[in-house]
Amino acid sequence: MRDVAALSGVSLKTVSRVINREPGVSPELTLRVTRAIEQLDFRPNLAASSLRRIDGRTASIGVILEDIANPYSAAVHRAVEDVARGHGLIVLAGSVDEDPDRERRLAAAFIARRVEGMVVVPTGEDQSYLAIEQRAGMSIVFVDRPPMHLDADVVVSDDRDGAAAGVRHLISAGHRRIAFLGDLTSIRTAQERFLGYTDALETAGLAVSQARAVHGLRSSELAMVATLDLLDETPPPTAIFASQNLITIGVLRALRARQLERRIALVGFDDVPLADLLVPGVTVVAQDPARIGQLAATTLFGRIAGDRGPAARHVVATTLIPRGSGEIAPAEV
Amino acid sequence: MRDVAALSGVSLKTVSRVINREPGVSPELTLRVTRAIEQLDFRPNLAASSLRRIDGRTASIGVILEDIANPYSAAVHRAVEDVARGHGLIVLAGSVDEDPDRERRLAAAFIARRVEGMVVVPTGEDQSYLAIEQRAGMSIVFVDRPPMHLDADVVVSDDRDGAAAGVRHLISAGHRRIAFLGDLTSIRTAQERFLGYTDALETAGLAVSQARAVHGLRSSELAMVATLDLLDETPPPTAIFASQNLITIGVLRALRARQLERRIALVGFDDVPLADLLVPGVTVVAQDPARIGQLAATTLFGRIAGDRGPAARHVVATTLIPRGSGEIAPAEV
DNA sequence: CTGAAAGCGCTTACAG
DNA sequence: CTGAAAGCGCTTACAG
Repeated sequence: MRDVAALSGVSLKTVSRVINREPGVSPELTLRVTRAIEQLDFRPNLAASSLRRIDGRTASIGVILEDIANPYSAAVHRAVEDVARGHGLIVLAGSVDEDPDRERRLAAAFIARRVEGMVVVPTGEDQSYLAIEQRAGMSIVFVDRPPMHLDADVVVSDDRDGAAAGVRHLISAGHRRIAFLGDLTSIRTAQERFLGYTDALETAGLAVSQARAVHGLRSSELAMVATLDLLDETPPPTAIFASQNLITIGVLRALRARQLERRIALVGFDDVPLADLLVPGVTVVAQDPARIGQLAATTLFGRIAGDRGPAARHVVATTLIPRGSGEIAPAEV
Repeated sequence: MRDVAALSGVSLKTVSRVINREPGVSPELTLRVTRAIEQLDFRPNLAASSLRRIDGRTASIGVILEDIANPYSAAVHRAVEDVARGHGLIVLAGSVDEDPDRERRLAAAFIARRVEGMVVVPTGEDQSYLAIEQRAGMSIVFVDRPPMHLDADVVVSDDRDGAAAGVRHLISAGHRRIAFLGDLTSIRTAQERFLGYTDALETAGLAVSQARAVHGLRSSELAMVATLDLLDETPPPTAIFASQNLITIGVLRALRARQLERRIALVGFDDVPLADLLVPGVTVVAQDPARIGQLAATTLFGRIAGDRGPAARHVVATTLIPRGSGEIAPAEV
């Protein structure tokens, strides 16, 4: 900037005014400065600018996701990006892979860069470490799972009700032996969806589930193996509720391997790509990650803009999409 | 930092030494400083640090993608993130949506933040605007498509050869009327894949394709409509080569709508989720986006570390995966 | 082993 | 409409 000032024969302050489009610079000086900027290939340094600025704005936010490559995270990320772009901010993002340490390290990296806010899918059992930043004025919105030991905005799916609706759908098709396949019980959404499953069973008077629940299925491979085991039991379940994306895919592979995809009913939580093209189509309780991300970002920017209301909990509705697999009647035993 | 120095009764320089783990601070002072940091919830400001540092390191890189939410981009992004994390850097990312303006704006935003390097999927017809930064020492690696009017490292798939292999596969199954469905011809990969298609036809002596090529299909909906049109021609193609992800999905929907998925052969370029679970399975020429991202990031960090060799072009091989749809013999006319 | 002074590239708070 | 001085939070290049 000094070089630009020297070349155009004005003060630093005038260059600064031109760059920031502050009013009240004569057309002539503006032109001289603009030319010097061109000529010198001058690139403003945002770090220096925000360091000195009274509001310290860095025009960036951080997004902490489970895995930026999985479709749910990616859709949330994209929705956040779109809102951020509308506000002129850029997005830093990282994957945590269900490792609380990485959650903290990512948060620290973002904080060291003075992001104006964060969107976080929490992994650890304790987000109180963020209280300091929150008090210091950083806005944080949680997504998918509520924070623990911290009061903050959160945007979640109606996991429990959505899962209950999916299981009720199977019950109303006549099923009694409905297996549950779930992720680690340490994950809040997995807990909620399991509660929805038991809710539906109890309401239907099926208090004691006749089929097993299997937890801790971290991958579609594990889900496939667990499904094959379930199918070997006597009697096997007549229906399966898969409480997550990857698990649904594992179940599909297992059913296909046994050629049971037209005999055993399946409802999955969270939509699966090309689910409508499979035969039968896969019935799911679909989440709306784009809406979730958009709502989280909007809430975040509201906070950044100064909204000081009490922390809100936004619940985004899920939608049951019947496509065939969930409408299969119980096979005769 | 000033407060920490005051509270622990040492100079700024000593605090700086402790934070950066420079050797030669007495254990006693180290302890006092560490305690003061805890007590004051001190958070180092990386922007201030890199502003003053002689090397100006910001410990961040930028990634410019077509759309962070699409599976190809997301896989590249994730692979880059993993390499970056190994080096202790964080990643800024953004989507361009095939809009050259947004490519430039994103690049400018990253440059203003002084990223140490960028991984770019170029959209515009001219990347010479980055020459200035390159000369100023910023490392840039291109992915998926080579840069135009700029000399830089690039990591691409073997689009032309891969597409040719896919089309040869159809020819060897007996097909003569093979339609081509492609994206905008302004996209380099779309051009290359079309060249691969014509290569394969010519080599087989099918110089004049008996079936049409349709370009400019930006979405799976457009691809579906184009496929329905093709199927209405007399005679219709007996096989389809879909040169991209979303196009393949559109073709699948069209074939399903006409119940022709077992009669018309299909090979897609780039893999499709759950392709193995469809009936018939979808034969594809699979790319390896994780490998591409990893190679791009490794190349980038090599440059950042000081590698001054000539710009390299890395070609990542594609793999033909026969799953059923590509092995259908031509239907009797 | 420790610290005082200068300065990175900007904006602020003035003054004219 | 324009500019000189101070300072954001750090590290550098010294000196002791």
